[in-house]
Amino acid sequence: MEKYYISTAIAYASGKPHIGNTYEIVLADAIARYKRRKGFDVYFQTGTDEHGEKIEKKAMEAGLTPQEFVDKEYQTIKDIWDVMNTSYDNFVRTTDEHHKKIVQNIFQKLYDQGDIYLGKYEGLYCTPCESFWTESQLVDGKCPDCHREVEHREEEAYFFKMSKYQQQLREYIDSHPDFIQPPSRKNEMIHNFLEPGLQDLCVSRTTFDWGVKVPFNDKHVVYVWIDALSNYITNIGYDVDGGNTNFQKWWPADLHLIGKDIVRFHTIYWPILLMALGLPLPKQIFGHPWLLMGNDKMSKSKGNIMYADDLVNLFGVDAIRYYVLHEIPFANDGTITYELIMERINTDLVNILGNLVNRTITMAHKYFNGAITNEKVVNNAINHNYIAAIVETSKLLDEKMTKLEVGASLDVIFDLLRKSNKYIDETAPWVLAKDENSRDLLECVLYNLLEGIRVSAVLLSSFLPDTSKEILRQLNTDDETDTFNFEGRYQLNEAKILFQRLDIDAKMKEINSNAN
RNA sequence: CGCGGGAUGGAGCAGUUUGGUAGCUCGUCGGGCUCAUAACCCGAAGGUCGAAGGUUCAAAUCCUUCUCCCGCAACCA
Repeated sequence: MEKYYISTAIAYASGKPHIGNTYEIVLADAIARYKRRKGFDVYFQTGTDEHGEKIEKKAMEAGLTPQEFVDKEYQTIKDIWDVMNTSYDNFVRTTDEHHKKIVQNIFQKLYDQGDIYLGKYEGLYCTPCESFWTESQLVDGKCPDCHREVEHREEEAYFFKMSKYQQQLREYIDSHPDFIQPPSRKNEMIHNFLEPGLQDLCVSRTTFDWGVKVPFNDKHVVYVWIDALSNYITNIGYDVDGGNTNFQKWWPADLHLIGKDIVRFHTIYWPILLMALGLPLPKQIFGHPWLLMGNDKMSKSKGNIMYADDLVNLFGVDAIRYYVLHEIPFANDGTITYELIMERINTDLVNILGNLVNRTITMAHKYFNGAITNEKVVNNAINHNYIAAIVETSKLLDEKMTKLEVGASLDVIFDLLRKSNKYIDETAPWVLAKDENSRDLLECVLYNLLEGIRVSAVLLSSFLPDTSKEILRQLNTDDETDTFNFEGRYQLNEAKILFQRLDIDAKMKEINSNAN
């Protein structure tokens, strides 16, 4: 069986992730479930990044040790991932002893082979803000945060020799056009970093303590790059001796799914680190766009944050999964508001999907007591075209999913649902039911419809797992093939409403009163 | 002149590679149907395809200039 290793970035354990942060795990989950359905042996990894100065500080403010703090934050993040019904195989933490040990081994190896050296980190430092700034970040030559004077400061630090591998990386990117997605991100990396030439990367810090100690110099803590990025290999059995058979099986990863803000770290630093370790590079890195609240980036200071668990309480998990998976285009940022969520629920999930399932099952009960076979096949153009549309859908879906166009994949399924509604109108089963001579055609139409719905439900299982299961339960079938089954028969369960229509004005009032 | 992406009916997008009746979803209006969650189906209105100029028999699509928006600009998870 062909393997498929997909990862999300590990979430920084410094606070509760909002819906924009949560989008990534849902996207990864949809891809992972899809690959499983297609018969791949899937390994889906996510986790938390739990080291660093910010966490050390926040823990202190909360009166906790850093470990106590991240134990809490880890749980918060994991809970959100679970609320979203995501099917990760492994949730990793950078505070895990095994991970820390391998990070030290990696650091040691890179040092021993001369890729890491001790140097000085020089920069412009703002003492009150405790931050280094680059020349270009300054505003009128002053700290962009507090507008006070900055001073030149230097600090001992270990550096990684990026320049040594940049040619090799450039050649890899040029010869693997799909390595970085979407292509606009690739251009940014080449023009902004690779063409001007890479600077060496600072890979240790002495200004804080909460992290993996440099094995041969405990004044230093391994900085985020080597610590966090290496989670992709430390948790599947890598070690500097080459790693175990599990590692040999899964590496290289097939897809690293990340936010567009950390593309640089994953497409430049991470590949170079892997080259230095003599390891193959991941096959693909996709920097997904963001979810904007209206037109603004979500942030605490703007007070426009939506959390996944609140949204799930309001609308249900599959409605939220549907919204984020459908509304985010491939390369541009998406938008989320309560009104838009409810519009989407009413038009797509209630009207097109829910109503179709409901009306079809209801008719099957009314006219045949829920027992439908395909023994009375009637050949005509309408039936032929509808069956052809059902057969074609999974192929169209595959084309979109191969290109990681998840939103468009959902459109493919909903096109079939729309065609199904249209098919009902064209065949008018309620008219056929009035004429005893049309009984064969009526049963054939209903059978075709049930197959259209069943195939849709099977295809939806990657995106809306609960809804998919509920539809198959109502159909009372365990047939999970994704094409038209000419041999099937149905003994249906009772129809049950899948998605309740929302009164947008009333719901908005409810949301606003809860907020106050 | 830092690099790149984008601007298409009220909203969100496709179409631009390989010039040739401008398409989809939502919304609006009208009609049909009654199995269904006032759902479903059909039809209509609405766009000088950011601006100006150029190439061409023909440009949303190719070229030039300009305007506006967004991302990236190195140690920010």
